[in-house]
Amino acid sequence: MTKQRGQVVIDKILDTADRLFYNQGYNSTGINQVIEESDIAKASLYKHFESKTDLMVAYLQRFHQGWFARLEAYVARVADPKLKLLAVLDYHRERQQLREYGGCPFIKANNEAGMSDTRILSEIQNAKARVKKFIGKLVAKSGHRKILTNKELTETIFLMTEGGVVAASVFKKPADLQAAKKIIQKLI
Amino acid sequence: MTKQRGQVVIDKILDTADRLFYNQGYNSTGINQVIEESDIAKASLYKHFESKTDLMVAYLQRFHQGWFARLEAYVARVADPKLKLLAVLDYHRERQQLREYGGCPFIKANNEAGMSDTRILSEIQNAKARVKKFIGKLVAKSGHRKILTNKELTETIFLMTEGGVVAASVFKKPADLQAAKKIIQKLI
DNA sequence: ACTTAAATAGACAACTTTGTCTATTTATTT
DNA sequence: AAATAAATAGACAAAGTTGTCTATTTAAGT
Repeated sequence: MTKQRGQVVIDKILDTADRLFYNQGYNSTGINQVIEESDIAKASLYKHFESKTDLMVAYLQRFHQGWFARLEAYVARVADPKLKLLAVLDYHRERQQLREYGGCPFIKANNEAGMSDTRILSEIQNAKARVKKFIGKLVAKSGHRKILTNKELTETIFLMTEGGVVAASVFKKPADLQAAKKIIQKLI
Repeated sequence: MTKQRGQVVIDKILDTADRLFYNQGYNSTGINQVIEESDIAKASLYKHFESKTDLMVAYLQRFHQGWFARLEAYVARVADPKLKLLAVLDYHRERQQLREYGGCPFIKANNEAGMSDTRILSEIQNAKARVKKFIGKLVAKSGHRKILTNKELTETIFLMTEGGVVAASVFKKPADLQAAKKIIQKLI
C-alpha cells in the first residue's frame, strides 16, 4: 500500500504550511510562498483546500494530532508516576528549544486568526482541553503529597506550562520552563 | 498649559492603533483603516510616525506605561501584603474581562510582529521583566508561609498569571485565572 | 497501448497594502 | 493683520494579496 498521488501533494503543502505559518505567522505568509516552497502548482493547492483559511484549519488539526502523539510517547517512556508529571515540562522545554522559542502554535493561531473562523478556535480549545485532561490523569495516578488537591495540582501544572512556554518565547531561553519544573517537583 | 496641536493628533492615532491592533491584530489592520478611524489625514500620520512598525513600537510603549501604572494603583489600594499578591491576579482577570478575553497585548505583538523589529521584542521583554520584579517585591514583603522560597513563589505567581491569561483567552472565560488565585491563596 | 484523472506553469482579475506627493485649508504666533 | 507652521483630502506608484482559469504535460489504471 503505497502513498497515493494526491496525498503526496497534500503532505508537501501541509509541511510547508506548518513551517511558514509557525515561523513567520499566518498573515505574513502568502499563498504564493506556500506553493513555491512546496514545489506544487497553485491549482493543485486550491484543488485540495478551498481557501487559505481551510489550509490553516487543516494545518492545525494535523499538528494537533502529531504533537499530542509525541507528548504521549514521551511521557510513556518514563516509568515513575511522579516523574511522568515532570516529563510534561521537559517535553515542552525540548519542543520550545527545537522551535527556537517561537511559542505555542495554538496560541499563535489564536492570536492571529482566532476571530475569522470558529473551526480554528475550536481546534485550539480541543488541544488545550486535551492536554489538561491528560495532565489530570497523570496527577490522579501520581501519588503526590496532597499539598494541593488533584484538581489544583492539575491546574497548576497546566498553567505553569502555558506560562512557561510564553515566558520562554519572550526571553528566548528555557529558564522559566526549568524553574517551573523545579517548583512542581517540590509540590508533588 | 493646554495640549499642543500635534499631540492631539498623535493621541488620536495611538488610541485608534491601540484599539485596532489589539482587536484585529497588527497585520490585519491597515494604515488606511487607522487614519479613517482616527479622523486624520494620511500625511499627518507619516509626519509623526516614519512607518507602520514605528507606530506599533509607539503603541506598545504607551500601552506599557499605562497598563503598569494601573497595576500599581490597583495593588496600592490593597493594604494587606498577602492580599496584594492576590490583587495581581484580580487585576489580570478584570482586564481580560474588559478586553473580552483577547489575551495579552504583549504576547500578541510578540507572536505577530516580534521578528521584524528588535525594538518590539525589547519592549515586550521590558514589560514582562518589570511585572516579575514587581511581583518579587510584593512577595518579599508578604510574610508568606515559605512552602516555596521567595524566588519560587514569585516565579509561580508570574507563570500562573501568564498561563491564566492565555487559558482565559482560549476558553473565553475567567475560570483559569480564578483557579490560579485560589491556588496561590493556598500557597501563601 | 489507451483512457481517465491529476498535476503543472503561468496569465489574469480584482482588490489591498504601505508610503509619497501635491494642492489646499486651517490654526497659531508675532 | 501677516507670516509661519500644521493638518487636510485625495491622487498615485509599486508591490503584494487571494483566488480563477486555460492549455499542457505527466502519471495511473485497465
